[in-house]
Amino acid sequence: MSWTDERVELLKKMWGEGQSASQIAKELGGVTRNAVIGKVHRLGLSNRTAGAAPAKAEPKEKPATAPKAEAKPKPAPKTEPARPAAAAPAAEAKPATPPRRQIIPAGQPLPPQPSANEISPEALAKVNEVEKKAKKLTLMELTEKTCKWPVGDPATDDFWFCGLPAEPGKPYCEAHVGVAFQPMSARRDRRR
DNA sequence: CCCTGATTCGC
DNA sequence: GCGAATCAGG
Repeated sequence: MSWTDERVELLKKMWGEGQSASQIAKELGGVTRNAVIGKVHRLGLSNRTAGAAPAKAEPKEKPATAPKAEAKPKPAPKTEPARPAAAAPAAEAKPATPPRRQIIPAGQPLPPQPSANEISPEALAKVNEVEKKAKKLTLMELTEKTCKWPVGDPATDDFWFCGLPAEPGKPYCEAHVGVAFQPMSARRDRRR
């Protein structure tokens, strides 16, 4: 396989979306994550703007010659489309007051979802942060290595699974592990 | 051990 | 330019 325009384009897109090199490699096919990383470097887009460690904004001076009209500063933090297959139907974001909510469908085998109590506030905040970056996978897209934390109401169409890289050996990503597995000591402390 | 990106260097 | 091997970190 070689780096055709389309493949490079997809690479740029996914990298910009914060996808990991291995994920990109898997998507592209025929390349390893090393190849992806190598290409990323050669393209000169090694650091993506993750929501951390901005440190210094490097003003890239263009060599005063022909300034190619290129407008691509930052992909605005819009809700990523990215997954054509999974979630799309119920277009609009959040219905102010969904018809009926708060009702528990029928399934009891749903994971914890500790309703905003007993959990350390910081862990909660972390989860809220993370859920913005969630990959919003469908049930079938989950693997042993993706976070299986459910988000939203299963009775609604805006229901998905976190899908971020799960902690090895655990069913959830780091953030969700934080709220899923509480040290009993911490619980007791808070309860007391 | 699982994963991540970064770098090196022979091809 | 390419990417496997390696390195460094979580």
